[in-house]
Amino acid sequence: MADVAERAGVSVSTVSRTLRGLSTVSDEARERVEAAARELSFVISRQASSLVTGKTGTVAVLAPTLGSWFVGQVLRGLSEVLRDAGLDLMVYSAADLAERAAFFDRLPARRNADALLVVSFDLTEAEFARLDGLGVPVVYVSQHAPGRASVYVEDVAAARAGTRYLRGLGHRRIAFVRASPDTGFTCSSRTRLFGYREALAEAQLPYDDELVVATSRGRRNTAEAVGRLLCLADPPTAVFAETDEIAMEVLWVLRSSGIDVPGRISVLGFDDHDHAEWLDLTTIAQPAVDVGRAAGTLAHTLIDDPATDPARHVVLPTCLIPRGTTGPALFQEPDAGEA
Amino acid sequence: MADVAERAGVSVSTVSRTLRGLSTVSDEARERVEAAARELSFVISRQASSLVTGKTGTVAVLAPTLGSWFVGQVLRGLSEVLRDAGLDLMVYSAADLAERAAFFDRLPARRNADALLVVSFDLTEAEFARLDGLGVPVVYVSQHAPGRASVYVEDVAAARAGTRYLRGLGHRRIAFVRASPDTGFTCSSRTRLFGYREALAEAQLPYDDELVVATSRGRRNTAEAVGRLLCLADPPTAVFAETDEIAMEVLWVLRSSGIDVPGRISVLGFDDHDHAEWLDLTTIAQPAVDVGRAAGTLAHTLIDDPATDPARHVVLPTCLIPRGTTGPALFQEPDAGEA
DNA sequence: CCGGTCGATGACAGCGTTACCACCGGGAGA
DNA sequence: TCTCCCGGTGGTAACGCTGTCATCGACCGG
Repeated sequence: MADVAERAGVSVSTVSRTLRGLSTVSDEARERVEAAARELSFVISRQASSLVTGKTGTVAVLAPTLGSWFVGQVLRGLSEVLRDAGLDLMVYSAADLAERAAFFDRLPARRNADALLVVSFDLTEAEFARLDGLGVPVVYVSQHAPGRASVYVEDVAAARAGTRYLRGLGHRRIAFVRASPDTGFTCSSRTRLFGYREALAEAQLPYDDELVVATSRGRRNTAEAVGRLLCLADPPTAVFAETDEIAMEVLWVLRSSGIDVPGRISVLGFDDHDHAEWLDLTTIAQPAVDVGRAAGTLAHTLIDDPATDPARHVVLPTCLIPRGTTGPALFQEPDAGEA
Repeated sequence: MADVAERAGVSVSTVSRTLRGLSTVSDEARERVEAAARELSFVISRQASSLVTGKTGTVAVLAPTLGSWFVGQVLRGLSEVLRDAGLDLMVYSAADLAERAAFFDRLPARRNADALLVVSFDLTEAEFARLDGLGVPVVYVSQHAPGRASVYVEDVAAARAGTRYLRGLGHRRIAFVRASPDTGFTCSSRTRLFGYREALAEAQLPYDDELVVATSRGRRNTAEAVGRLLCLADPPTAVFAETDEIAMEVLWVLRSSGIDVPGRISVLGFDDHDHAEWLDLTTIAQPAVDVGRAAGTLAHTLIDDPATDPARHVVLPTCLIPRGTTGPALFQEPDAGEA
């Protein structure tokens, strides 16, 4: 910076002021500084700035994995608004319990970010407490964290609506396929499962443990899960999957084993993944990119304006998109074959 | 840090040494320092460390978008190895030319990362020159950058092999659908298109401009692109898509307009996206997560060991996976209808 | 013509850490 | 016994920037 100052014939103070866009710099000095900075391709060191300002200019995000569609979309929205706000985006992932424990133990974001976004984690009270003591705003994304800043869709209501929709098509045996809990990606499992149960109760249908199965990424796991459903004494006529990615895998397993969808089994997803339309998958759409945008905006607000309500909530809408993988339930006498 | 030192009854030097894991600290002092640090939940400030060490402990990655499958997989592999190396991951994206220009103009990663990974950009000489002067190692991911560190698959050879495979099925009119150049995601477009042309030449088939169309994300664009192909006087009997995501969209457009795949048109993708198997899409698999891992490892090596060959290349294998969307070309008299 | 105000600028301390050097005691070798 | 060396430790000057304060003309109204 001293080099730039010398080249521009001003003091380092003026260089600093210019580069930060403060107004009290004459046009002439500003131009000379900018020219000098360009010639020397000088960029301010965030490290040094943050040392004195206490701001890092960085937002950290913790996600269960970086490969999933949902996280990708959230990151897209996030990076968009953060770039506009001049903030950098740092990502952490915790794909299993060990990594998750390591993150919360070390809390690497501690002094290295101005805010932390936690995406889709079903946190324990201890973990919440740990983050409460972090010293920077934490925004909970895709989950409702009572008393804390969060951005989410009404998972419970949406799942209730989805289940009602299936019920309305005449289905009485509705299975729920959730992501395996060991992924840490269990927040939406819990809420959506809850909505599913609510809708069952509402329709006076019994909740049957056997109809709720878990799967993790990979054909084998999903085939196993679907297999468990198919060999029940009273198998489901509809499957509600926690995410479209799971739904698509279920769809594939069903069809590749010759089961007609929606003729024999209806499949309902959640997300409105880009590919859902191609597969004609009925699903509950959620605006994933907007979730990212809203989370970024909220984080930015919390950083810049400490007077902001630290428990601000942003709720985004969902909507069911009926497509071709759901249809009326077969009329079927209990204990009688189909047809 | 002074607080920790006082509490542990040692000097800040000893605290610093302990927390960095240097060996010249007695066990007794080490324990006292660690206890004090824990009680005060003290974490070293990266900002301050980096100010003096010159290392930021951060690796930056620039990608065209964060939402695509390929980038997601690369980030997954990347974050895995970087976490093990104790490095943080900062992401930048440049979805259009304006953002791209802004990135190269400002070069925000300049002093704020120990290395930069550039994923799938087809850079101009000026942009290469700009990055060469960055002062930190740059790793080019998913592209072959001569004389510079890169991690990639043999796109040209793979595309040649894919085209040959289609040729071997009897196809003579083979279209190529590429990503729209305005996305900046054009590196693989160029190389794969090149391989496609090579294979055509090899088979003594003419290269026909009309058979090469571009699309960007979204049904409408792909429908347009496919439409252009279908209304040619001599339409293609096979389509080679630059990526599986494009291939799946093409597949969907074709099938939803009643065109039999592979009966009338074969479709070949590139990537082996998770969903390719479900759609029974023939594709050229590339190990995207491994690409990320290799890039992370290479970056780590370049940072830690300046003696490393700065032009080190890592080449990963691809392999064609024949599935159900490709089949023999229809025997078809020129200018005669099908049947 | 003068005091007051204001825009523009420079000097300088200090942010939290590490690298470097100095120091000190004790054991090994001469 | 006297060196020498070495593990262990403390003091302190940077690192590159920003916030604060002081300074200095220029301009304004009285």
